[in-house]
Amino acid sequence: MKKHQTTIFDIARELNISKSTVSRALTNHPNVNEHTKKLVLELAEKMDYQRNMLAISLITSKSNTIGIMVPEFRSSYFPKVVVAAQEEAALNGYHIIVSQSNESYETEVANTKVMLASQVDGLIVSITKETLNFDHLKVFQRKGIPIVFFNRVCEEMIVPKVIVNDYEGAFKAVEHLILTGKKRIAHLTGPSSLSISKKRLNGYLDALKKHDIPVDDELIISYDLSINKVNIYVKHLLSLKNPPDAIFAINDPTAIQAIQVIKQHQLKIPEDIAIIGFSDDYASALIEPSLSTMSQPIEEIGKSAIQMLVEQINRDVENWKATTKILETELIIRNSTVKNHIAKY
Amino acid sequence: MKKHQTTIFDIARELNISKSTVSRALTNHPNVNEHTKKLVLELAEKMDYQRNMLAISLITSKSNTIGIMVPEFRSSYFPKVVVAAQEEAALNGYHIIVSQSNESYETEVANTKVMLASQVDGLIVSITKETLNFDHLKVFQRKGIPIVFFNRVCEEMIVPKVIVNDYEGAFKAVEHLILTGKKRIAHLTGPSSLSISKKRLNGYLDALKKHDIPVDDELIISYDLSINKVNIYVKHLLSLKNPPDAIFAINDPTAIQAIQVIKQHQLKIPEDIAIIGFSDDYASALIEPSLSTMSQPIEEIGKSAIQMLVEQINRDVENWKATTKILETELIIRNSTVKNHIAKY
DNA sequence: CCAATAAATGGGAACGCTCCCATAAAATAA
DNA sequence: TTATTTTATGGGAGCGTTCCCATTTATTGG
Repeated sequence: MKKHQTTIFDIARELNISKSTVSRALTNHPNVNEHTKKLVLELAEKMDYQRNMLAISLITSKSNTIGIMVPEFRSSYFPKVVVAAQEEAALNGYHIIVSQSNESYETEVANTKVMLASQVDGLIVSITKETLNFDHLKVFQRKGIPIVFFNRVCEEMIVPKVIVNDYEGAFKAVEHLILTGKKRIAHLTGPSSLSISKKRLNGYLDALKKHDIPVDDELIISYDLSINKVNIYVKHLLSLKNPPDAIFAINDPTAIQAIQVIKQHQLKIPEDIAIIGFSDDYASALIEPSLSTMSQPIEEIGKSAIQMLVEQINRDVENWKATTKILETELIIRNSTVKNHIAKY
Repeated sequence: MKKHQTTIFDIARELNISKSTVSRALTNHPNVNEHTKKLVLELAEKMDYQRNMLAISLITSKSNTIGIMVPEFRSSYFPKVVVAAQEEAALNGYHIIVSQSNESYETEVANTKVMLASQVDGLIVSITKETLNFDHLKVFQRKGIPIVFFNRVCEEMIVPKVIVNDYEGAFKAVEHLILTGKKRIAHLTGPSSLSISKKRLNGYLDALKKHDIPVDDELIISYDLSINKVNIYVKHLLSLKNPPDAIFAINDPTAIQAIQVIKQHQLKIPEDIAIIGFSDDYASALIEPSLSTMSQPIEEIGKSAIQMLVEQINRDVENWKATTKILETELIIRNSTVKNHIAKY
C-alpha cells in the first residue's frame, strides 16, 4: 500500500502560503515572488515532491500517453517497431502503453477498452490476422482520438497509415530469384485477410507474369503464420513430383524455418533450392547460409507512425489528414540465393 | 484535440437519474434496481462510454501501472524480459510503462521522475552500466513504492531481486571449455561496476583454479559492452604471441561478434579457438557455427519480477520482503565448442 | 393500516491539480 | 498625499470518479 504522497497542499501548509502560490512556483508562472519560488522549489525537492500527472491529465484531458497495439511479439519485427516508437514518443513528450493481442481478435477488442480507459491521446495499431470487423477501432475516431495504422492496416478506415511497398518488394524478390535462373518458385504466404499477404502475392504473381513463367497454384501456400507449421508445408513442397527450385517466404522467420527443414533434407541452398525472405531480421545475416531478404526500414516505420500520430493529435478532428506513407524496401542479396555472395552488410 | 468524452454525468442527465446511481450501475453495486442498471448499461454502450481510469486512479491513488526501467534495447535480452513482464502484468491487472535509458545514468534519473509523476504502483529495474549512485531509486522506497531489481541489481538496496546464478553459470561454461581440452581461455567481460561482471569473472577464475590452470591477466578483457568494440579486443587477443584457444564471452552478442571476427581470420571454430556465450539469444542457434552458451530463463525472470513486485504492492511497507530469487542457468552445447555436436535444441 | 425495515436513489466531499477571479500589498504616477 | 498601476497572493470551481451519508420509495410485519 502506497504511502501518502507529498502534494502542493503539504508544501503550502509547511510554508504558510496558499496552494495557488505553490502551484505557480512549481510551474514557472511569472506572477510569483522570486524568493517565495525559491523556498517552494527547495522544500519540494526536500519533500521528494513530484507532480501528479494523473491529476493534471484529468484537468487537461490529455494523458500524454500513446497506445500501441500489436498482434504479436514473437518475431523481432514488432518489438523493434515498439522500441523505435517509444524513443520517438519520448522525444515528443509522450509515453507509451503497449498491448499485444497474441493474434487474437477478442484480445484486441479487450485491449482497445484498456486503451480507452487509460485515456490515450492516440493509438498506433497493427491488427491481428483474425481482425475483420473494425468497430472497436472506429470508436476512437468517433471520440476524436486519432489512430495511425502500420504494417497490417485496415483498408476500410480512412486514417493515416505507414506501410512499405509490399507489392514492389515482393516483385523485386521474385524477380531476383528469376534472374538467378530459378523457374519453379514457390510462395509461402499469410492469410488472405491481411493486406500484406495480398500485396506480396500480387507482386509474386506479376513478377512471374513479366517473365512468362506459368503460375502453379500447387506452389502457392497460404498459412496462418504459426511458425511451427512451416515444417509441414516445406516438406510438402519438397515432396511434390515437380518440386520448386526456389521459395519466396512472406517473412524472415518463415524463411529461416524453411532453411532448417531444407538442410535436414540434405538439399543444397541455393543450388537445389534458393530462399528469399522479407524484413531482414537480426538473425538473417547470421544464419548459415545467410538469408537473402527484402529489408524494411523498421525504425523508420515506428518513428513515422508516431510522428504522424502526434500531428493528428495536435490537429482538430475536422482537419485530420489521412495520408499513407509508403516506405521502400531494399533487396539484400546473401547466400541463400547467390552462392558465396559478398554481402554489403 | 480530443472531443468531450462521455461521462457518467452525461448518462445520468439522459436518464434523468443521479450520477451516483449511474456509478453504482456501472460498478455492479448491489444497491441498484435491476431495471435501472439495465438502462444505464445499454445507454453506456450506445454512447461509447468508457470509465476514466485517470479519475479512478486519482481517487484510489492506485494507477494500476507498473514501471519497467531497462538500460538498453539493442540486445534481445531486455525486449524479451519486457514482453514477458508485460504479459504477467496484464494477468495481474496492471499495464506497464517502459523506459529505456540507453545506458546513461542521467537518462535513468530523468526517467525515474517520469515514473514518479505517472504514479506507478511499483517498479522493476535493471540499472545502467554507469549507475553508481542510487538516490533516485531510494526515493521510491521512501514513498512506499516497491522496487524489484532484475539482472543488473543494486547491491546496497535491500529489496527483492531476480537474478540468475551468474557465478555458477560462468563456472560451468569455463569448466566445459576446459573439459573439451582448452587450456588458454580468454574472458571478455563487462565493466566491473556491474555485479554480473564481477560474478561471472569470479566463476571464470574459480573454474580455472579448480583445474589448476594459471590465470593470465592478458586474457581477461573488461570492456564497456558497446558491441562494435569487440572487434578490436578479439583481434588483439588473436595477435598475442601466445593467443587463447577459447573465449568465454559475457553475453551472446559479444560471442557472436567474436565469431565473425575469428571467421575473418580464417581460424577454425572450435578446433583453433572455441567460443561460449551467455544467455542463449535467438540468433545463437542459427549462427554458423552455432554458439554454445549458458541459457537463462528470460521469460521466467520477467514473470518472477512482476510477481514479486505485485506481492510487494499488496503488502504494507512494514511487511516488505527482500527475497532474492536466483534462477539457474543451463549449459547449451553447440558447435562453437564441440564439433558436430547434435544439439538438444 | 401504520410503524419498522429494506431497497433504491440523490447530493456532497474528496482525490491533486490548474485556471480564473478577487483581493492585498507594493510600486509608480499625478 | 492620493489615485493608479503593477506584482503577489488567496480562494473557489472544476476535471470524472467513488464513497459516505441522508433521503425517498417500496416492502414487510404486527
